[in-house]
Amino acid sequence: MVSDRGLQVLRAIVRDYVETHEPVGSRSIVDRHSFGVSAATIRNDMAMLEDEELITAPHTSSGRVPTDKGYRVFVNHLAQLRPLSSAQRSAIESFLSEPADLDDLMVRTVRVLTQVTGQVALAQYPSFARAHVSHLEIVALGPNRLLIVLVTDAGGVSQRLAVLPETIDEADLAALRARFAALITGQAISEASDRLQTLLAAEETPRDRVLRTLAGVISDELGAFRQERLVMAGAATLARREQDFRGSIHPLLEAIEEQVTLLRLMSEMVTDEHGLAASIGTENAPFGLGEASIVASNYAAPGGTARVGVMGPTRMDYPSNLAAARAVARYLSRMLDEDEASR
Amino acid sequence: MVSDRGLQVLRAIVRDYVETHEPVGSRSIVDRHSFGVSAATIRNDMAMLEDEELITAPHTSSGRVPTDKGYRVFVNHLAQLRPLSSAQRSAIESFLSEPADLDDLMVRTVRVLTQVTGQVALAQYPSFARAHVSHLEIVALGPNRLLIVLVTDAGGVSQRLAVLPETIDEADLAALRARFAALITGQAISEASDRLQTLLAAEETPRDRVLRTLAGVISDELGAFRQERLVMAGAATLARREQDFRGSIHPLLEAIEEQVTLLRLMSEMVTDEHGLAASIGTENAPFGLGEASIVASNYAAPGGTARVGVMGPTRMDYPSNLAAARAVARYLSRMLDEDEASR
DNA sequence: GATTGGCACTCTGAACATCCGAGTGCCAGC
DNA sequence: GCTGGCACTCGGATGTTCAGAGTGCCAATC
Repeated sequence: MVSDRGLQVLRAIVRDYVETHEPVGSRSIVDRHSFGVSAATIRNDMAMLEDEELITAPHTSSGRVPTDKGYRVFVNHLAQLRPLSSAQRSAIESFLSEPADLDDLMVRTVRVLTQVTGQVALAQYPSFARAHVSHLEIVALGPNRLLIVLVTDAGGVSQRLAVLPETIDEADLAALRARFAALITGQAISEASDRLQTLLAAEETPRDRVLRTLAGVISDELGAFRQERLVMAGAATLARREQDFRGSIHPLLEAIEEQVTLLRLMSEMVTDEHGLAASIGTENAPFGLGEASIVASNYAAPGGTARVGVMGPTRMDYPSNLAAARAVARYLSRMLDEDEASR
Repeated sequence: MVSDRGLQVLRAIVRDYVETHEPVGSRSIVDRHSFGVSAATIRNDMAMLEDEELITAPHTSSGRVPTDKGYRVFVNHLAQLRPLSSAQRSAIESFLSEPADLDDLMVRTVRVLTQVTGQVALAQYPSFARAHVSHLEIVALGPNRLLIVLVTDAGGVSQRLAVLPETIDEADLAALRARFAALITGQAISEASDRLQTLLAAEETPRDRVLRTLAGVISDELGAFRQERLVMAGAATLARREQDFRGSIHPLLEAIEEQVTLLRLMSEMVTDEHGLAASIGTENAPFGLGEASIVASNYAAPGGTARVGVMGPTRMDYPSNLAAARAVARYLSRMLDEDEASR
C-alpha cells in the first residue's frame, strides 16, 4: 500500500518530470519540495511506488519517471486544475468574440486552444443527431443539375450537388420540392433519414429515377449531418516534440489526417463528474496512439454535449491543459447558448 | 565551363544521391554507371562541377552532394520525366473516377498524388476569378436570419449566414431577393463585387441597414470565391523524413497549417513550356521553406489554369514527382472538362 | 517502527584516443 | 586528355576511462 506521503512524492515526481523532462532523483525531490524528510526516506517511498508500478526507473540507478498508471493516479487523485493566467483568459475571450458562424467559431476555438496550451487542439462539432431539418431548398442550376441545401435548427447548413439522370422542367421540380419538403422539414435528422429510406423502398419508386437520385443525395446529406466532425489546429507544434514520442510523430500526424480515429477516441472517452476526461498513453494504444495523451472537456451545444480538448505527449502538463480545455469549453458553451437564444 | 560528360556526371550524382541519401564518390559512379573512363577522370569532372558550385563536398574528402544550383541544372537540362508505372496509372485512374462534386474531386486528387509520390500533395482550387454568378438564393431561416447561397458557373457553391439587425417580412425579402438577383446574377465575380460596392456607397443606402448587411455578406462571399484555395494531403509522410530537413519539419507543418504561404508560393512559381514548374531549396527561402522543394504542374480548369504538385525535401526524385504531378494534372483537366461539357 | 547517514555499487554520458576506410587532389606517365 | 599511383584528410565506428548522479541496503538513531 502506498502511504499518503508516497502519493505526495508521486505528485512531485510527475510535476518535476513534466517540467524538466528528466528522470527525477530522490535528492532533487528533497531539494525542490519541502517534505521535511531526508533523501533516504524518499527513496523508501519511491521503492513503494515502484512496487505499485506507479513509477519506473529507465535503468538501474537513475531517477524515476512516472508510468502511465502513475499519470492516471496523478490525474484522478492528485492533480488540481491550474487556474489560467489572466493573459490566457483574455486571449480566449478576445479570440472567441464575434464569430461569423458556426464553422468560424469552431476554427477560432481550436486556434485559441492550441495557442494557450501549445498542444494540438481538437474539437468535436456540436452534434446534429438530435437536430431537426428546418429548411430544404432545391435550386436548379441547369436542366439536370440541382443544388440541394439543407438547414438544421442547430445552425448546421450543408449543400450538395445532384446530377439527374434526365432533365427536369420547372413544374416537375416544384412538385418534387414540395414533396420532399413535406416529407422531411420539421423532422429529426434520423426520422427524416428513415422516411427517405421508406420512400426508396416503396413500390412505385424504382421507376422514377429522378426521385430516386434526389432521395439518395438528400439521404447522403442527412448522413453527413449525423456523422460527427472534428476540427483541429496546431499540428505544427508536434515538430517541437519529436523526441517525446519515441522518435516518431508519424502516428499522430496520421491520426490528425485521418480524423476518424481521433473522432472515435474523443467519443469514447469517459468524463468525470465535471465533464472532464483524460486518456493517457497506453490507454490509447488500441488507436495506435500509445505514446500520446488526450484531455478533453465537455461543452454544451444545442444538440447535446460535445468535446473539446488537446492531444500531446504522455508527459504533458495535465492540470494546465485540463484547465485550458475547461475554460475554452465554457466560453464555447456560452457562445452557442447566446446564439441559440438569439434565434 | 562544364563539359558534356561533366553534366552526365552531375546527372549521375543527383540520381545516386537521391537514391542512396549518401554523398557520392567518384568510385561509386564508375561502378554504377558506364562512363567508360576511370575514377580519376570522374574526379577531374567533379572538380569542375565543384568550381561551378553545382556540387559540394560535406567535408574534405567525402563524396559530393548536389547543391541547390545543381538540382536546378538537373531539373532544367538533364532530367527526363520518369514515366509512371502502370500500377500508378491505374491508381490515379481509379481514384479519380466518379467524384461526387468539386470538393470531392480535389480531395481525391491530392490523396492519389500523395499516395503515388509519398510526398505532401498540394492542389490549388480552380480559380473562380473569371467565373460568373449563376444563382443567388436567399433562404429565410428565421425572422432575422437569412441563408445566402451563391453558385458560380464554374461549379463553385458557397453559403453563408446573415443575421439582420432587424426583422424582415416575406414581401420585403422577396423584393430584396429580386433586387440582388438582378444586380449580380450573370455577372463576373469581380463585376458583381464592384456593383455591390457601388450600392453600398450610394446615397440612399446608409439608411437601410438590412440592405447594407446583406450586401456586406454577399460581398464577403464573393470575396471568398476570388480568394485562392488550397487542398492538401500527406502531411504525415513528413514524419518519415525528419532528417531530410536539417532536423525540423516544423516550418513545413507550419506552412501546411497556414496555407497562405504555400498558396503564394504555388502561384508565383514559373512554369516551363509544358506547364511544369519546380522551386528548389533556397529558392523557397523567402517563404521560410529553404529546405524544401516543390514541383507542380498546371491543369486546365474552366476558369483558367491552376496547379497541382507535391512538396518534399530538396533531395526528392524530381523526374518521378514531376511525372506524377503531370499525370494527375492531366486526369484532373479531363475530369473538369467532361464536367464542364455536361453542364 | 519510521527515519536517517553512510557506503558500496551501478549505470550513463562526456571526453578522449585509436583505427579503418572511403574518398580526394595531384602528379608523372601514357 | 586520360590514367594509375600515392600521400593525405576526415568521419565514423570502436574502445577506454572517468566523474557524477542515483540507487539499495544496513546499522544506528529518534
